[in-house]
Amino acid sequence: MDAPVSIDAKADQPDDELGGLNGIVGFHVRLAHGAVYRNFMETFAHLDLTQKQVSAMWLVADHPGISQIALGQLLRMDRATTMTIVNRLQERNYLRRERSASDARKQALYLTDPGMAVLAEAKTANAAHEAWLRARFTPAEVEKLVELLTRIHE
Amino acid sequence: MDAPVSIDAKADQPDDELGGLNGIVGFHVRLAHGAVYRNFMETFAHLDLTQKQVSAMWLVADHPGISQIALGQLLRMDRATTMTIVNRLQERNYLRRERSASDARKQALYLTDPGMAVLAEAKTANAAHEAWLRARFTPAEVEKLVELLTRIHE
DNA sequence: TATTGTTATACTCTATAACTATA
DNA sequence: TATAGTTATAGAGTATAACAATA
Repeated sequence: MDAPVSIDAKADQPDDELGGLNGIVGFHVRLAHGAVYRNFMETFAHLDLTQKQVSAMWLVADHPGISQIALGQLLRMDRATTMTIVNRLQERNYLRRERSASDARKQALYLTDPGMAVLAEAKTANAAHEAWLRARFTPAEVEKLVELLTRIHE
Repeated sequence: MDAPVSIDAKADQPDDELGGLNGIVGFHVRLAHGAVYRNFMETFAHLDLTQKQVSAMWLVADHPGISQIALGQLLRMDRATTMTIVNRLQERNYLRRERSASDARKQALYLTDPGMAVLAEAKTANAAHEAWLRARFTPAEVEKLVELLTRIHE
């Protein structure tokens, strides 16, 4: 799985080699995201689902009839980006659009039965992914990490 | 700048609306990364540089003659991905390739003079970006955050 | 006028596969 | 055989701009 980096022992602690970049918080956020992304993709390969797709289905399940614009706001996506996510899920019949009765400008989003079944599988896969991620932290550290990350994105 | 999320006060604290997703560490990593990404892009718009491009130039400057494979390993990219980054920088004359004298399979990478000049500007822009990011933390919190993130990506 | 959705378009990142050159 | 680079190809996320329908 892991690519061999080099021959000497320093390879396992490349901090020294990163130089000034190592002091940049944003750099570590990006590397951590990349690591999480890769493990997610491995864990979800059998379902062929991305983080965004799972997050979107999860939220639609929790908020049946949510509009595209509201879904996008929760996941910090603009309208066009939200379209691509929803389109892909609709093409696979995991999600359907309905015109909102109260406001005809809006699309009300609902999971289909296959969508709900896949989401259940996705939640199981996500538990394994989360376990991989949390394995390196104590519960208190997890809480602290989430609190710090929330300050960045909220 | 900020998109209005909704009318009521809950909009500023969407944690409640995220439901079960809010307890997922990986979800917060992704949202934080997105927020960092967007601020980076705003801050670097005048230079037309991405995080990956800046990181690559920074590392080449710190390691003149580094091979593509080694650069990719430091930034956690495979060979093909590294190619696209290096190609783009080379097309803009920020970076040049040379065959390694010691191992003809390898390309030795060097910044050009324009590349060094742009990197200096990029470091200035990055200082502003980092200030934006660090503004919400104490120095001790920054240290803790970096330590926790490092455990994810190392 | 403002909001929501849609379409078209474009760019970056990421990765796999197959190929060449070199060790 | 293994490593480094290259090329072709593809999918996903992100965003801007312009447009239509509705409020």
